[in-house]
Amino acid sequence: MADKKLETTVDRVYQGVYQAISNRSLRPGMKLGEASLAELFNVSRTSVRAALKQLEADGLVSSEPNKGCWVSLPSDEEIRSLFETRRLIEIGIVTELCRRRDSAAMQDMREHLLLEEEARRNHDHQRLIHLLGEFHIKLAEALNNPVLLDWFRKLISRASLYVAALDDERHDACRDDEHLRLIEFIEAGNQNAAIELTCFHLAAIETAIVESAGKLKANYHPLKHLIET
Amino acid sequence: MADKKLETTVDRVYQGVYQAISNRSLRPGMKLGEASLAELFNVSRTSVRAALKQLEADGLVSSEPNKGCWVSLPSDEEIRSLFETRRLIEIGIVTELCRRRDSAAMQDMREHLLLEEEARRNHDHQRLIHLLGEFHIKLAEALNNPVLLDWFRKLISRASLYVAALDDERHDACRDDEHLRLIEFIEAGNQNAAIELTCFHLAAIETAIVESAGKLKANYHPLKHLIET
DNA sequence: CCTCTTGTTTTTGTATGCAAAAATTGAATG
DNA sequence: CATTCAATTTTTGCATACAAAAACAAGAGG
Repeated sequence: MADKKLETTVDRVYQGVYQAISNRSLRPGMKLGEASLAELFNVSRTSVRAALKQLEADGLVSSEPNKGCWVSLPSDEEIRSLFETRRLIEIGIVTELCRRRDSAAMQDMREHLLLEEEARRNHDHQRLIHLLGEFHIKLAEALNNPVLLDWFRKLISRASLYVAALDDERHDACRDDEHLRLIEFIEAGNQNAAIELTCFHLAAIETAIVESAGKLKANYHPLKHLIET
Repeated sequence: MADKKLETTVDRVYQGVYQAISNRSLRPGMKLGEASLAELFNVSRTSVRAALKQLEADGLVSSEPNKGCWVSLPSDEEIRSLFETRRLIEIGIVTELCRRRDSAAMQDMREHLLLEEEARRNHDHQRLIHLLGEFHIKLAEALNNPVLLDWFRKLISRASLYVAALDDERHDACRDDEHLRLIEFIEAGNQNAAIELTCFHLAAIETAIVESAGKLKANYHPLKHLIET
């Protein structure tokens, strides 16, 4: 996704809804009425529609013709697929990184780990969550592959959406030292260990999500002043 | 992507432009003026915009704010990224298939190979091309993973777009027996051989594309009666 | 001959309006 | 009390209209 310097209206709506979904102001299953959103953002329905279509392409929003849009409410099957895909991709990423032994990139990763530690020390839970997710994206960035990175971000967004649907304090899926250990494995070129750890890591997250996925199922709410603009 | 039974207007435009790009009626670099397309399809610019946005999400179309859209003209870097990504994914797919040893799925693949043979015997070049591409998608289908499949299709579309930009008779990248050999490797669970063959296979395609990529570079045409509706 | 300016034309971005489809309400009936 | 059906309201799909930005073209000045 190239940077569009000019902040266009539909981008504002897109970002706003995107944030609202991340913030869990908008939860899976909620209806996204065009008129309501248009009023919320003080824009026309046209722009809202464009933004929603983009969100749908990202998989964060589902739609049906003549019915409208909702925040995606993933089926168990979708969650499974998504994490299987993540596993497949991340194994590929880690394998390639092991092959390359790009020490500069790994140095970057270590700096990221410092940030994680800092957040953990300061008990900045919000920031820690964000950084833990960011770690996986930075791993993808290290490949220097815009095509893969672009799509991987979307994949992570969807996974985050599902995580965000969980009960409040279930985000502890990333255990303290796993990220560090992964980096060490990669630096050592220990491909098998890196892959195994990756699988374990993702399986833990998936399990947490699937467990609490049943809890929400189709609770549609009217959408009120949930979005801070 | 769930089937939308109801054929909506923007979908018609989307499909039309999509086809036109596959048909090579629309070539990389061509401008996609909203007004022209609207006239071509006898729809409003609104619908055209929506369709274009969707195509942009697929990576087939690029846009810049206040400038408009054109058929994606990939840089060498993008082509490289795309095929590196394809390699990463297809290795993952093949690895997983080797692990599963799903003989039913492999039987399906063999039936597909028969179709390829038939087309080759009949010298139905057009159909052969199509089937050769379809092979890779069927491989992904065998995983039973809608999330991955959905994205993989888009990836293949982009690769096809680049291939389609080539000179007419350069599509011979898929050598005769490689698909068969791959299936045999998978059935035998010979993971290493399958991976190696996959890499070789993709590298051949990529090389062909990169070689002739320089030839087109930024030849903008006016868009005339290129799309049959 | 090239470059810069400026006025015109074209094209995009967004809002509004209208028709068609879906959801909702409420009364009538079993 | 539940159910069905019709009238009403709401919501979506699409086209049109207008404002703003960019592309273009012609002429002035170097």
